[in-house]
Amino acid sequence: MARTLDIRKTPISPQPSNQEAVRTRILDQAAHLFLTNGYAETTVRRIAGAVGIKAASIYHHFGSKDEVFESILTRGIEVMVESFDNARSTSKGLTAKERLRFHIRAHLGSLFEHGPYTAVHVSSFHFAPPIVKQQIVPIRDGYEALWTSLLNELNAKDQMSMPTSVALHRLILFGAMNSSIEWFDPNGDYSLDSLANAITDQFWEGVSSK
Amino acid sequence: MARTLDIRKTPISPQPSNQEAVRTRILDQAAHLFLTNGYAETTVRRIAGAVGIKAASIYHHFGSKDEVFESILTRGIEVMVESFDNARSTSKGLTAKERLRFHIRAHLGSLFEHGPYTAVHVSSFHFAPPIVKQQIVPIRDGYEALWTSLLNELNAKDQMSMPTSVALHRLILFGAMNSSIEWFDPNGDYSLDSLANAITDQFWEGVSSK
DNA sequence: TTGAATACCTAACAATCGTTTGTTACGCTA
DNA sequence: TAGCGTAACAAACGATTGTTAGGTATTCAA
Repeated sequence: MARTLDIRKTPISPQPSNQEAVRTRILDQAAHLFLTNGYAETTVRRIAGAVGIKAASIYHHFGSKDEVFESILTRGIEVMVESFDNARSTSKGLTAKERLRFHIRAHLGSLFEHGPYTAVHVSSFHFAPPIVKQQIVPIRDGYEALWTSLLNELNAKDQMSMPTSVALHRLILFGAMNSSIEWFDPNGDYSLDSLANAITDQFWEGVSSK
Repeated sequence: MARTLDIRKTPISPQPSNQEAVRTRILDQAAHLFLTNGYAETTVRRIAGAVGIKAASIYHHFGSKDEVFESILTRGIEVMVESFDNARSTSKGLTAKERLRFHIRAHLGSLFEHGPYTAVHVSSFHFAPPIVKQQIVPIRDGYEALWTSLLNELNAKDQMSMPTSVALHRLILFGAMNSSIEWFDPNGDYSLDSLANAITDQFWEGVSSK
């Protein structure tokens, strides 16, 4: 029996269109501009110019400039979560310090090796429009919870001794990692691996000679 | 004969005016707005409104919005340098770790206890107009040199063992300290002292239990 | 009492912003 | 072939931006 009279509409047009492709190009170019110039200084016209279309055409794919920005911030978190999950799988069974090193390396990787989305998130979230921030915070909390859980796990095994609280040390660690976007050059003197090692060693054993 | 035809102008009016006071009020209010809204979103009209004057009157005291911003960034560095110098005097003769703790506490103090100038510098320098950045960088380098010198001194006494380079560990430490402006609340659960202690202990001995 | 300097004002400037409107091609489907 | 959705466009919208020009009180020295 033919199902042509099914309640549902036709099973979606084949749609080999480039809709998703254009959307991605807009996000890529916008992210690059947001990263180098900040939110307010990046205009819709400049984003469109980088893509090769006119400003009005942006509004065919996104509802507003804020929606473009919010998509980028959200994608930035997704990249971090994917990196984190990958590190968790890869470091299974290793020592506590090695597991930490893997996760630190993964976080740095999401800042420098998987597009500008995470870097935009880290550099531009603070001054994002309140409406956008409000939307992002719950998602961001999810990523921070992953780290809190990891640090608690390492702490519970008595391999760490955090004098005050895990939450405080997570914030300090995040500051150490994220601030690298202000100075680190992936093509410079240090490799990402060596930076991850430096942060890990410093976080784990400190800098004192004893 | 009257001297009205003298080449030079009159020797400057006595000027018991409140010029300096108004300038300071403008800088204070502008710094507060820059800190909460960022550079681009802080308009000259809003600064003037916070001071209680009109936008055009700002230009009687400053040449441009950039000049206001640059003054604030520069003052932010001055506050840090003064704090640093004070810590150096106060911690003379103490152990290496204690000296470090004093300087970390001083840096945090300049972020939270001596007006918004340093906090504006830390949060808004990255996306400052290139012309402003260019002017500020040399001054900022001076403050960083103080820290490099301090860490080298502590390192030379063999009380620290920095696996890679002092420069790298200074950047990591700066990241840990400066990122506190994104979450630390001086009136919250932690005191500035306890935060300084946490960063110092973590930087010195790490979090491992061994 | 004059005259200049100070510190503010109103009003306007050109430029640019995010966004909306109305329209044109184009390709798919009926 | 007729009709429709897609993706782009030019042009304009009102609002806001940093900044300037010109005027007006107030103050204070000569």
